[in-house]
Amino acid sequence: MQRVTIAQVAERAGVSTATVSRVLSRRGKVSAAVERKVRRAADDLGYQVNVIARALRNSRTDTVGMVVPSITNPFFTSLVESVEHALGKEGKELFLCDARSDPRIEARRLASLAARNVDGIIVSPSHGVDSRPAVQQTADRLPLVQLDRFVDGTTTDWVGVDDVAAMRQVMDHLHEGGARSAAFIGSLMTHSSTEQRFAGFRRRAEELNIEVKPDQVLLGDYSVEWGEAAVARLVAEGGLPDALVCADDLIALGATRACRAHGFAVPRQVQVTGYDDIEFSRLAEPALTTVHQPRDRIAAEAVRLLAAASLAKDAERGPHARISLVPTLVVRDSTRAAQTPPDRI
Amino acid sequence: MQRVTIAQVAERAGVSTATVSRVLSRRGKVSAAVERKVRRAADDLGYQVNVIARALRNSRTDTVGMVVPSITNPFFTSLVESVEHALGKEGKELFLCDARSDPRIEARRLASLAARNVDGIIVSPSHGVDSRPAVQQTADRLPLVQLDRFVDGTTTDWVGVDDVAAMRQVMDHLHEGGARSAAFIGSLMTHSSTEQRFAGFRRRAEELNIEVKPDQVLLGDYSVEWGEAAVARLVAEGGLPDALVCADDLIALGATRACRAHGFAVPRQVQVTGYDDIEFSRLAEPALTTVHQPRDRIAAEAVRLLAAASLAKDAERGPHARISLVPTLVVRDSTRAAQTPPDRI
DNA sequence: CACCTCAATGCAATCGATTACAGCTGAGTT
DNA sequence: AACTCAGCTGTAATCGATTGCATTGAGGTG
Repeated sequence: MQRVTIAQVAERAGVSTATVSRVLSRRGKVSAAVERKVRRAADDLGYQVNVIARALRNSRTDTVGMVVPSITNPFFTSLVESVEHALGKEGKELFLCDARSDPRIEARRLASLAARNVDGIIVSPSHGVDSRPAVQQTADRLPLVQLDRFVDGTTTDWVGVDDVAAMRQVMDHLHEGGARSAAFIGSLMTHSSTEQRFAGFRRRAEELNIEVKPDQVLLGDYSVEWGEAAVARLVAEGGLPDALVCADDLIALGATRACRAHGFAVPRQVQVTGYDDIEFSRLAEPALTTVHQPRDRIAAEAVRLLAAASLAKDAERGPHARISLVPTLVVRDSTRAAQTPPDRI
Repeated sequence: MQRVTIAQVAERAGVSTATVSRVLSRRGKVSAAVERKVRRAADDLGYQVNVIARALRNSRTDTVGMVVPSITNPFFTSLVESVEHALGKEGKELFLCDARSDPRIEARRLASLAARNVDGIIVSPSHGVDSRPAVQQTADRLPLVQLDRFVDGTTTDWVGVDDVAAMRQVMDHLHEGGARSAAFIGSLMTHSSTEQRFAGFRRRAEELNIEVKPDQVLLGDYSVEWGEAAVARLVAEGGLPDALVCADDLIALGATRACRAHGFAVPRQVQVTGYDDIEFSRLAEPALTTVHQPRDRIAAEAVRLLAAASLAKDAERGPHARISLVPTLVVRDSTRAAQTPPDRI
């Protein structure tokens, strides 16, 4: 269906295809008169470059691939939006793939993107270990940046937030609100995000003397359902601690809901925190206290790294960057505001 | 970076590129011995087809483009997921674009997809009128299916739900719950979805003798913020009717929240309904009564239509299909269950 | 006027896979 | 033994845009 080719434009303008190409891609010198003729002809015919042909010749597609674990997770969705926006400024397009949280599908997507000659890939890996072969292989062939999560033992650029610092803020806040015991509800430790967040949680809990019972660290997946199930389990096994620290907002929303369903008032009896600051965390009842990720900034950095990597080419694959941004705590109604300062020793 | 070419495989296997191509694409006869040699060589070298080169030659990319008005709207997100799944079964990939609700961006996306030789396009147009030129032009060049929304005056395939029938169910349900007056909160009438839903709303309201004050039809956009703003306006201008019928779930969630903020109990004092059945409608407090769209089915039909259109080619661009599926009402807590049957004349 | 310079333009190769057509081989036929 | 034919395999053209190199011609110089 792609009808008009450069040859037809050339014929109509009475010049060679080379000249047309030079005019249209603004490379090389062309006299003003000829340029006008060519543009005229191109407009008349409604010419549009064939991106495929150009890509074959240039081995550049001005397209970046992105693979996320789940396109239905609002956090990734808004990350995608930010990335697309950042790319738009550079005149690049985004090719988005959903890995459905399955490293095998993810591997297929990555291979497919590579085969399509995308200029670079942004991936938030589905699994901290099983995603390794595909991610590493892909990174060996073209510029790749990991976003948010990362795969253990890979050497690629990475952009994300400082989970440990974030959890420190969360724990301090809960502590000020009077929490003296807490549970952690996350996905599996094979997700770097849960792993890091848990590490930060545990460390600060110890420092603040907040009790964390071994069986109150519950690991499932990033979903509302798991948040609900986890709370049900806690309730069944002896009740809730002062605070539920969740590894993402979906879990926290489910947890909050389950708390109320089981008759626990949030935040009066249990405080709940999330992570990501998705739009719905604001709308929940009570509105969720959570950690806001600077998505636009993350996206911008990722795009910048990709661009840099594309330029450097194979030449000097310099050391890879690990950019970690500092997230901010967003306090809402699911936690208690600092009351009379809790007694400290 | 795409290193291994068919020529290298050919050399290694001691055959011509033609033979390699025949083996790898399973076309044409090749002796078993040669086939083995070729496969061996291909594996050894880690050969992978260059999709770009193939696309240039075949003018088929096994890729379908999809354009949605907003990737952060959970309804579209899950629609995308369904489409990707349906395409996966046919060995096709999805190229997703976000139009940011702007017909101009949408036009660029469509052009870009066409230039990339996608095999077909699935689009949920951003605007019922302004999207026309781009959509129609694109549809003239390649198979195109409109999803959910459609552009006035275009002749392309379309798949969606029967909004009028859905609103009929909604209104009947509200009426049984005792509603005798209602407001409608939608996006602009330039979105076919709002237009259709409003038409269904108005018609059934008349039939059931439900009062709809002229200034209680509020039009904004599909967002939580608008839902909140609309309710604020209603409250300021004289109070709420018995029911708030919203054109989508985002609006309804915002509306619900605003009702409570203004001290109106849902559903006791005001009933609220949404449309789409996004995941969060279940989680809201109270859980939202809404219209469930059969997303998988919609996606499957769209993919089927595209495939059919690709086959038919220019030859017999037969009449276009308009497939409308019947959605189902999902009753939750934001509306009252039918009580003592309301008095009927 | 012969010759040189340099900008503008054209020619043709190139990217990698596919495929129409031609050529080859060997088994089967007469 | 000559011939036919089917089945493989190779040669080369093709998809459309880009670009190194060659060519052209205008303008300048001695």
